[in-house]
Amino acid sequence: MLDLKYIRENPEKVEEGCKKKNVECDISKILELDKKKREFLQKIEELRAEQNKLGKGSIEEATKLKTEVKKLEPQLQEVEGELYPLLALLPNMPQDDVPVGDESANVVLRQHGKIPKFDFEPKDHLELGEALNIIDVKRAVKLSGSRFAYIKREAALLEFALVQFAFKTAMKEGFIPVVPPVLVKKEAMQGMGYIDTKEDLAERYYFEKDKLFLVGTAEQAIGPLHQGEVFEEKELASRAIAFSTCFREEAGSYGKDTRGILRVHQFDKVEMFSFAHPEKSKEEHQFLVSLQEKLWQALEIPYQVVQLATGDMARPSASTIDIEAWMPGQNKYREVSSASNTTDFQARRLNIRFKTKEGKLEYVHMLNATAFAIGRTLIAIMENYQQKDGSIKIPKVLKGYIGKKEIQKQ
RNA sequence: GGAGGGUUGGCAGAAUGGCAUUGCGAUGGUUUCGAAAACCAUUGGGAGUAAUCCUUUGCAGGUUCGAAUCCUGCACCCUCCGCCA
Repeated sequence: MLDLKYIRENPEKVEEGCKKKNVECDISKILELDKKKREFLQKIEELRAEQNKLGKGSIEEATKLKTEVKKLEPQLQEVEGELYPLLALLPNMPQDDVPVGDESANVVLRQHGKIPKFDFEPKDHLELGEALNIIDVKRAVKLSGSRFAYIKREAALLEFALVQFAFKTAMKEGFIPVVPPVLVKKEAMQGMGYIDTKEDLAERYYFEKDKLFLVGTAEQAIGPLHQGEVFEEKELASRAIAFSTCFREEAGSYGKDTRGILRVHQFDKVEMFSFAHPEKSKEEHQFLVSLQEKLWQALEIPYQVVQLATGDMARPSASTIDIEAWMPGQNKYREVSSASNTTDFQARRLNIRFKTKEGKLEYVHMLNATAFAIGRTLIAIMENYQQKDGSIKIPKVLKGYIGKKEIQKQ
């Protein structure tokens, strides 16, 4: 959520920000409702002040004031009822250095690693995985339907190797290891800004009976961790590394990336999260990206770092940087990680603040960054490390966790 | 799933229809060579340059001139029973 005061004082900037993010908004309507709201509030507060001054003696006078307040209150509520849904739809403002435009305006910041040359036709992960019997989509369909998969044998071992390696790397930097709940209440989802539109809701799994959502990423379970709390300034940045299964409806993606495990309803992910000082959140963002790069460099897989354009970012984000790994099976870079700075957008709704040296309360900045999205990382490993005979070498850094150098046909 | 008890500031804990009492802790100050102790002040949130005003007893409603207190719904916590990896 944006700060109403900021909207009031910078309406053109907010309008411009919405335009950049390709979100429709009616700022003048919001300002009008805000003005009305403050008028009603002021009147009501004046009446209450009078009422508070009256003692036990003038019950008759108090009754009069009370009836007036009772008349105004529903009007205030009505205005607020109109205002807040509009406010919730406003996206976070993109930072100034974010390129403007849709996906095509994304900027490749840098590339790392050499694209591998094969002296044979490289296969894609599904072909490799089925031949080696480590990915089984067909049987998963019988069990659960489309967009599910069994991850088996060495692929399953690789998953836990990746999890451990990511945790180890982040913990060296002081991240707190966490396994969060994956079912969360509506309030938490709302606080993170992920169920404000119909499209948002269509993307979430929801249990009507229990009024609980399945998380689409650990971010949604870690952000609300400190809901309503106040950090000491010296506690920032507070960082966590979390493992969770992620659930996505993938509504509206029919026919897109249907092959294999690139886009599935359920996958596991290791996620980094920071509660940062507002003055240092840009630095923190870069720090998180540097850790992501460290992880991909350790896997020795070529990748590029992409600054997303304004129109390609999620609503809560002020700046998003993706890591795209080279996928020989598709002969292109594909998104494997994402790092976003949501500034105070989520913190305002979740009421997560810190106390400054002067004793003032300010909202923290919240950032999230993928360590490993396991499914897509498996794809990248399989496709980049494939051999002519269909076997797959295991990245050096993971060998110790698995006790093998390669995956061969059973 | 069943039965009962509970939720007041960072913590403890009073107030049972009329300005939310007090203690501990914390922070700042006085004192001190320095510290402890002692003493003074501050210590829920919001708006405002400020005086000041509003708000706050888990959340949302209701009754009332007035609700922490009475009523309704919800959430959460505890105890016991049942079930259970």
